[in-house]
Amino acid sequence: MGRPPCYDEMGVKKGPWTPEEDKKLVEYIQRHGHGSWRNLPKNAGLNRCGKSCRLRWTNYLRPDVKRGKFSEDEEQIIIHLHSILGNKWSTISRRLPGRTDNEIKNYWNTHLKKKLLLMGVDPVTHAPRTDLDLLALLPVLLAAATGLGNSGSSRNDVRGLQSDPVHLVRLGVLQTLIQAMTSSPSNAAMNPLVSASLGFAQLNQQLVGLAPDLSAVAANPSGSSFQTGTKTESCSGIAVPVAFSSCAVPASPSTHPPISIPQESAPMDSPASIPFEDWHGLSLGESNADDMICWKDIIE
DNA sequence: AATGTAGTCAACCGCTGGCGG
DNA sequence: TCCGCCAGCGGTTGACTACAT
Repeated sequence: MGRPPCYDEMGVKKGPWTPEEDKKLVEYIQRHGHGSWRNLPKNAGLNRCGKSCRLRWTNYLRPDVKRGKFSEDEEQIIIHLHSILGNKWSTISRRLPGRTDNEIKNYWNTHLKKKLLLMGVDPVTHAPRTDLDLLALLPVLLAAATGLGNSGSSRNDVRGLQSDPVHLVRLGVLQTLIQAMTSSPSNAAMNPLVSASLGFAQLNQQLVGLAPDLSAVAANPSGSSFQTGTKTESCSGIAVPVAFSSCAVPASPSTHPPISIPQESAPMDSPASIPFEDWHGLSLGESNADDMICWKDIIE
């Protein structure tokens, strides 16, 4: 809005800060406070723009900045708040004394995102990863495949299904998933779903050559074979056994500090509009009027 | 030892919203 | 109401480091 950007200012230095510059900035702020960031560089004898000074101070030089590794508790708080607030890093950082928004943002992008992915949780929506839904179908598909094999389906049927590229791709994805899981024990430790699926290693062999049979079932998920002894529910438009349904997989097995925020708190356009309700025992769907009144205060 | 690749994080850039004239 | 200034925010970049080949 009319204001010239930093880089238009003549001769303003950019890039990493030197110890001398840090010293000047710290000494000036300790003596005078930062006041107007725009005027600070001139007053402090720094050849930087005010924005750069503010960033350096708030993210690095401020005495109350906590440095070093994030604790397990801090991780859980970040993940939980992100599931509610989305990428509101500054809001999240207010819940973590000594941590800056920049630090949290970096930590999220470099560590927590991957961690959630390994746990089978989409880091954007905090919902279970939909690519694992296919895995959830595995027992049912195999049961149905066995049934088809036993019923003696004709070789012509098999050949016809094998020619369907969609079905073949599905089978490929399925096999890749199983191979990845069974070859990496650390994944099992991360995710109960994956852990439970380890027994599928032996089934992998069965998959080879089963593409047509499996796909036949996938194309007709409403078949009776979905009644596998457990209650079924709809997920992504396909009925799957609850025991394997990604709709029921908790994002984290750990406990969490008592931050209670109703589901309504998530903005409609927020990437985190599907917070994990079962997480940490939150009863987000049953928020009362009091919760609705104060949730924003609680966060902010 | 040299080179390539991936991970990390400080710093930058552009945008937004609050505020005052 | 409009306009300009300013601080703050979130996304992105790029330098640096660690690890792999």
